[in-house]
Amino acid sequence: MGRMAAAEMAGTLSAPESRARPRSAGDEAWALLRELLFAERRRFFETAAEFELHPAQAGTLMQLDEGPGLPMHEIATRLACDNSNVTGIVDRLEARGLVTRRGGEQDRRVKYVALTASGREVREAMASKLARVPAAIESLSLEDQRLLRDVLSRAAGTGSPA
Amino acid sequence: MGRMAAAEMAGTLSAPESRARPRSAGDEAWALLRELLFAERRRFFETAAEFELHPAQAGTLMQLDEGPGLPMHEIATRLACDNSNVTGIVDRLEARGLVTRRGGEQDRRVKYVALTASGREVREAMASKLARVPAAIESLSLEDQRLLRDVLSRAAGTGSPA
DNA sequence: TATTGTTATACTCTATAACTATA
DNA sequence: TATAGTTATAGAGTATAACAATA
Repeated sequence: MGRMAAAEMAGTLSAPESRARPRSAGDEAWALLRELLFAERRRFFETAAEFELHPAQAGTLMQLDEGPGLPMHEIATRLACDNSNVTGIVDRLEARGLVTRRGGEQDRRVKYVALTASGREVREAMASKLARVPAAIESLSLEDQRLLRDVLSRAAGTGSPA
Repeated sequence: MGRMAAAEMAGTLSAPESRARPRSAGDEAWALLRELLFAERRRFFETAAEFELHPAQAGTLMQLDEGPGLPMHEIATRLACDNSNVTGIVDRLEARGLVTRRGGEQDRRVKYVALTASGREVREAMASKLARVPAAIESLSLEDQRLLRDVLSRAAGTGSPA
């Protein structure tokens, strides 16, 4: 597998001893959520690797929707990295024929990055894989799915999800 | 912030258009889960950055529990990367005085990586930050927390979480 | 023969700083 | 002056391949 690695996985690993302690319902719920989280991260990186894309490249591609494209600095903002990184990432995507740079018409400092036909294909193939709800959730009864959604809605509403 | 970046964030970003479609309860639940996931990833990388650790270094440190230490190849397995990467990661942790290498006594090919006193301090400080249940979940009623735990338990049991 | 860890190599990502062009 | 993007530089992670030591 091309690009699965320590840095990507690290954030999803729980500390060994945290598995042994007695827990509240919230703790247990969170531990279970982290398992889902782990599986999902893994799925993203494996999917990116299937298309021979570095995670940063795959993430960029996923941000590029139909339309006139995204300014370089907008990509940098969404990926939470410096403008200068985007230059390199887009360079490599462009070299593979997946995206194009197009100069802005109004503000000529801006360059818009847009998908090529080939890029659109790759993006859609990735998206359709990633859009799938994990089997663990899909296999729940409809009632449980609703329950889960409602509880999480309340969590998102009251707490600070960000 | 030292090390928050495209590759790390990419896997947690949802595709733009996926937000607009009509959804089943399972889809909505999954979308909400991804928000929590996003926040948690962010927390991990920010915490690592606070201690001036690269995510891979922080992840390694978190795997090192008390005791005789972990063989290099065991770390590689847990981090899902090649042995040769661990050499470099441990080199840098060792240079900062956070871990030590110790030759195996039985099998002399193996080297055991263990925390120093300093490494233990850093690890505990990180662990105590990361162990906290996200505010979004903690703010739920006890009943909701139990509900969440129970539904997720069923999900983990029936579906394939990995 | 197989495994453990290292070294060598090449590529990607990342941040910072300096630069150009534009606003 | 400020912003968008590039280039230059340095450092870290990553995979592959080749290697020495050990099993």
